[in-house]
Amino acid sequence: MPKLTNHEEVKQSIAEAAWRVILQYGMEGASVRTIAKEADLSLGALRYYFKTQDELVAYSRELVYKRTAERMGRVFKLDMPPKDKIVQVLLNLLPSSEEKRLEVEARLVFKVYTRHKGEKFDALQDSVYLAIKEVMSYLVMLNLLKKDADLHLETERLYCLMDGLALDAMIRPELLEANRMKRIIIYHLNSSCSEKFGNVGW
Amino acid sequence: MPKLTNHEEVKQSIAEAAWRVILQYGMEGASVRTIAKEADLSLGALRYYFKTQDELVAYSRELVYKRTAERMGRVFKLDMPPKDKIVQVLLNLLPSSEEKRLEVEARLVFKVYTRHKGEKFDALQDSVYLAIKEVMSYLVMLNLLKKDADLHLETERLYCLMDGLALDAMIRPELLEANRMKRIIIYHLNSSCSEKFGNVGW
DNA sequence: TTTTATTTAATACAACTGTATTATTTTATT
DNA sequence: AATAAAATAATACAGTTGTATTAAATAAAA
Repeated sequence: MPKLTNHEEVKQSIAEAAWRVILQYGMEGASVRTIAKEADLSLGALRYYFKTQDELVAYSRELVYKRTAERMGRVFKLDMPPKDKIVQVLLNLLPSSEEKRLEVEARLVFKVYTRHKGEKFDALQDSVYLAIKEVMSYLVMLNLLKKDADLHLETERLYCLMDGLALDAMIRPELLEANRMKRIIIYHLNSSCSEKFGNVGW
Repeated sequence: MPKLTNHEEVKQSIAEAAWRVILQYGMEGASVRTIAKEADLSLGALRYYFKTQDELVAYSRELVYKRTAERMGRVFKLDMPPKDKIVQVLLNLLPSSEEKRLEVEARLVFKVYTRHKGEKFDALQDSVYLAIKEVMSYLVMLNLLKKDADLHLETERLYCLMDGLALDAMIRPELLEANRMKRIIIYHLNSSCSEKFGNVGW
């Protein structure tokens, strides 16, 4: 009898509006009214989908991680040469296209937000960390890693490097555009591996 | 005739109080009242030193960069073996001691804040970037870099790695404590250089 | 001690915040 | 067309925000 709207769909579009607001004004500018306006909804309508602001922020945060995990799953499933795939996985963790920018930057802001909320960050539940671990396992499997490489240190190093790349891409997008990020990633892989990655196609 | 207080000193202590508030509650919790309370000052007193909140935040941000630059200057001047000094410079860019934590984390939060303010980040005026460039020049001078190393890519990579290390140390301090950070740094230097850094003393 | 510029405290105000309540509109079913 | 559940809009309220204004307190110099 009622009007019909897919709740999950509306909630996601609200969450995406929240990302945009957060990226433009920071957490301090992410009021429910601003988000409602960005989502083209009235305050009451927004409140119908999210009882409290905390609930909205929590959902918005979860959605980023979920989207990242989905993206990783998709890229891992692609049918391409191993080395190309590895580069693709890593590039997909960065704002290497305008479409990815929102997702990657929101992920970073929420990560910092964790600190201020006093929550502890569980890397083992972080889709980025899991993806990096998969990449490293893949390198081991393919016997690409240098013989004297320390798997654990390489994993931590790559994880941190990816975070740093994402952060710097966010702060100075003009300097760290797609090609530059790709070059750094390939350079890094080459320094860790015994085989050259070269300028893998895509 | 008046009461005497060193203006700059008071302003710095207010700025430091702002850091603490920002790290605990995020930018969204950094109200002038909260900062005044943290600084043990009345609202009027705080306003006497900073006419507006923007002014306070700007000063607080500048102070972080100034402190970092001073710290870098100090470490570079230390009299120690070249390799040890390089490790020390890098470690000083990370929360490798409780005393540095506040400064490093505030620096990171302000860096992200730059994005939300829509300001453009000038790496050439970033004391961290300058320090990294100095480190790299030093490595070249000492002829420590591997022959096939790309100086520019190595610089960007190290810069991003340091940011990523700082970020992760902030989010999961239990995993990235001093020793771990040092091991990663040395591991990275070893992978870029033809001579081993080993476990340099400090 | 008196004076006087500096420093601090107290209070006020309008704008914005999150949340709650209520009324209205919408639309698939009967 | 009538109905009723779902969705939206409008308004209200108390608390917090940044800023401004005013009065009070402080302490070095006269």
